[in-house]
Parts: sequence; structure tokens; C-alpha cells
Amino acid sequence: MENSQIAAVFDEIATLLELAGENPFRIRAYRRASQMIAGLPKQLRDIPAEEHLDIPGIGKGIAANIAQLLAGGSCDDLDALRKRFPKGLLELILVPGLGPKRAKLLFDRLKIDSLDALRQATREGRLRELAGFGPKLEENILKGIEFAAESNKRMVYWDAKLIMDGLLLSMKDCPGVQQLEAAGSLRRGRETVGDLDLLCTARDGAKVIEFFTRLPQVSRIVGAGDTKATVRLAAGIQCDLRVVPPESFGAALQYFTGSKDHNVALRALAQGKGLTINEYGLFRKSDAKQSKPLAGKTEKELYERLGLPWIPPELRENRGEIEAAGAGTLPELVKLKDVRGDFHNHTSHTDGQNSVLEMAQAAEKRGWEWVAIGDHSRSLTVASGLSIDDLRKSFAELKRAQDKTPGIRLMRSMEVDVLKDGSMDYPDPVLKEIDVVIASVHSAFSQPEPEMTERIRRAASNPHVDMIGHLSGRLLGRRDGYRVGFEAVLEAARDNATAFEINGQPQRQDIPDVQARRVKELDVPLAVTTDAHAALQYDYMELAVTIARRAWLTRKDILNCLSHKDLLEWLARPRGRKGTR
DNA sequence: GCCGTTTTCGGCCCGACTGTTTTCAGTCG
Repeated sequence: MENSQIAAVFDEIATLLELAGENPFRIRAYRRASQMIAGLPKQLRDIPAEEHLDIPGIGKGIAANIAQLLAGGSCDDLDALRKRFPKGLLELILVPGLGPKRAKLLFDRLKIDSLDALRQATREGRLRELAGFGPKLEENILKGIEFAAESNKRMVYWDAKLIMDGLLLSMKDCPGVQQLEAAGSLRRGRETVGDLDLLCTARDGAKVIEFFTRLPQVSRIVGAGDTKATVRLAAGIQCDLRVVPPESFGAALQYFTGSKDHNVALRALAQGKGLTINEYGLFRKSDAKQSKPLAGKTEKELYERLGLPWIPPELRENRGEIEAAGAGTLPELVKLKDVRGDFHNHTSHTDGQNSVLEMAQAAEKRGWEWVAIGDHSRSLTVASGLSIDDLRKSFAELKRAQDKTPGIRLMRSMEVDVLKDGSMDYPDPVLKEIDVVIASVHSAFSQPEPEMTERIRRAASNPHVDMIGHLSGRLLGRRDGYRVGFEAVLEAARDNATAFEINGQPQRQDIPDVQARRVKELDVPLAVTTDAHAALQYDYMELAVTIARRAWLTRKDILNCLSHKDLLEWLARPRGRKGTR
């Protein structure tokens, strides 16, 4: 069982406990464990059971559940709870306005146990029989049912970012708005985003809220007060706007950036110092009226007043960043400007849109020091992969492009298919002619895990392979990755001085942050890549770097931060078993 | 259920908004 599946079980247990009206702190314990496990850099099954207790948020009870899950795929607590509540009850909670209490009431009194049953009962006016259910709620539930049916669709980071960029532009025209910033999971750079959070300072909140709710992007107003509004955007995502006074901007930005777990942990830290935090500032507990904020204007002063350096948003997942900040061991995260070039992209020879020269010129224009320009190998016929002859012709073309782009050093890279048996799509002598070889799986996705693992291990052990491309093979929102043993591949990569790619295509984001952090743990190098299929898609480097930052990576961990000279040295590194960098 | 340089028991983050209420519960983030 994967960590993500175990995390999902604990999340379900937490929800079911809510329905059962259990102790809220017990519920929170399960949620916390779920979050913690989802963020672990290593698979629980690869950690000795007795060490599970060392993980924060995991005690005796949850450790026992983990043991059961790893042994048999389920656990007693989950099974017992599932027997008490029908599956459809979990759907009801997805309806905005319905939480565990109301869902339970609907089930107990009206036997409603699915969205369909809810729709019918609402239309028949049966909800009004219940205390606390009036006409407004009824109306909101009807609207909410359609939303719930598709509410598990999160938007990939890049799409959400583009929508947010548009909103920021629009809100700049709003009279009275001073500071304006995106918060929430988007600011933390999460791979998918469930809703957008926008924060601004202004004197007259009501006027700003009115301006915001009338923007053309807004399709429906869910709620609006003097300091807060929630709307549905035509683009199909919810957006919250909060207006706060300038002296609270830092506290509010911190608060609405989250994550929830980070904030809870930060509050606990404040508690221990006799302080309390809310979105308006940091206060002494003794200051009951909260009249004298100790900090709040900026995030930096808020963290510093708690005895911590400012923590970059990408790290705020309660995955050890608060402890590291306290110990002064936060990493100096890689920045976009540290990147000197890209390894992975495609030209019009295969499925890209721009020529080799155009890709070279676009890279030069970005100010990169070098770029490796790539294509697909011959097996990938859907993308008209290059034959050996065409590949060799392209070397000459690259030389001609180099003459026209004196400001950048060009190299040839190739995304070479890993065939079913783990052999490469070109013979070794041909691979040797290519400057940067990226080994990727594009076929036979449904191989059993042991075969897939061995297949990629073999590729990672090929002395001409420089990095493993998009290891999981997932496409967010479209398909899960293929089944592959990450630790086994990682071990082969370490032993053979092979790197891992962090692919910045919005649907891929592969490998994800948690795995990249694990790669770093073993001191295996990583590369951030765009997988650009058009010159404009070099923009995806920003996303690849964001993933790297979420993985706690510094410039030392990333091959793209090497100078051309040092990169050539790395490419010529000694290979083979136990070879060193 | 977890956790402990205040504690192995008794705590556990905090406020806005809504809808239904005569003072607040439920939901949400």
C-alpha cells in the first residue's frame, strides 16, 4: 500500500468520525496523521514498523492501523465505521453548506444517503420538516449538488495561476486597493489547486467587495460581507477575497497562505510562548482585547517575533519546516534565476512546434547560459520519433543553429524511449553521440510492477543514460502513473550516477515534490525541465523550480544550476556500478 | 488520538459568514 492510499484511509476515517459525532480532537488526530503521511518522503512500507512512532502525529493507535493496512489493505477502525454509514453519505458532505451534522441529520431523519436522494427530497420540499432547514438553505443545497458532483476536480497549478494572474490585473483597477496578493495553495505552489485565495488591503472593504463581485470573471456570488467574499468564477473554480487593514496584511497573508497544518503548528508554538495568532496579528494572550499587536504588518516580523526566520510558502506544509526554522537549518531554496538552462524539450522534427533554431534563439533570449535541445526517439511513432539517420542529420543542424546563437551554448538531448524489456530505443554507440540522454517510458504502461521496476532499473543502469524522465508517467486529472517501485529505481540511479528529472509540464509535475525530496536524501542529482513542445513553454521552468522548492532543494542539488563547463564535466562522469558523481 | 523545558492527564487554533434564530449552531477555510 502506498502512502497516498494510507493517507486517504485516515482522511476517510476522520470524516466518518465526524459523522459519528466523535471527539473533535480525535478527528483532528486522524486528519493530521493523514497529512503527515501524504507528505512523507519515504514509503511507510519501507520504514521499519517501530520507527513509525517517531513520525510526528503517529502514536500507538494510528501505528497499529498502519500495520494493519500494510498487512492487509484495510483496518478494523475503517471497516467498523464503513458499516455504520452508507458510502453516499460522504458525497453529501461535498455539498457546500452541508457538513457532517446536517448530513447525519438528513440520513437519520429522511434516510437520504446519496446526492440523487438529496436532490429528490429537496425538490419535494421534504427538507423543511427538519429544524434549522429553511428556504434559503434548500435553494443553496440545490445549487450545491451540481457543484458537489464535480467538486473533486482540482485544477492543475498552472491553469489556476493563469486565472489568478488575470484576477490580479483586474483588481489593480479597483479604487482604494493598496496591497494585493495571491495566497492559499497557489502561493504554496501545490500541484493542484482547489480554490483561489486573494488578499488585499483597503480602507473601505465594502466597496472593494462590491467591485470584486461585479468582475466579468465572476459567474455566481456564493457569499459577500464587508471584509470577505466568495464567488464562483466562470473558469470553474471558487475564489475567496479577503480585505484587511494594512497593519494586518502580513498576518493575513500568513494566515490565508496556510497550509492549515502549518498554521496549526505555528499557533501551538505561539501558545507555548503565551501568544496567540489570528489573521489580524500576533498578540499576547493577556491582551484579551487584542489592542496591541506585537506583529502583523509583514510576514517576516510575524515569524521573527515567534523566534523563527521567514519560511518560504512552498515549505509550509508542516513537514518539518517549523523545526528546521527553529534550528536555523532551513535550506536556501533554489530560485528561477539560478537556472542556467533546460535539458528536455522538443522541436518540429517530432511533436514540437518550433525549429531547432527557434528553440535555440528562444533559450538565448531568456538569458540562459546553455540549452540541450531534444526530440523523441524512433519508437514513438505517434510523435514521429527520429530515425538514427535523421538524428545524425540533426547534429549538423544544431551546429548551424549554434553559429546563429553566439550568446548560448547548444547541446543535443534526446528523450529516448525505454522499451518493454528495459533496453533503450537506440543502440549504445548512438546514445554515446547524444550529449544528454533522458530515458522515458511511453509504452506498455500496464506492465506489472515488478516488470516495470526492472525495466526502469535497467534503463537507469545504462551507462549512457543521464536522467530518468517523468518517472511516474502520471497525467494529473487524466490518468494515474504506472506501477513502479520508486526505491528500487532510486537505488539503481544512485549506484550508476543517473539523475532524476522534475518535469515541469503542468499535467505531469513528475517526479512530484515528495519523491524529489527523497531523491535528495540519497544525494542523487536532479534536473528541472520544461518538456517544452513550443518555445513559449520554456515558461514551465518556473513550475519545475516551484516543485524543486517544495522538495526543499537548493541549487547544489540541481544540475541546471551548473555552468556549461561544470555540466560537461558531469556529463563525462565515471559510470557503472557504484560510480561516483 | 496525540503529546509533554509548565503536564503522563488535560489540554488540543481561530474568526467570518449564513441562515435560522431571539442568542447561536453549523460550515468553511
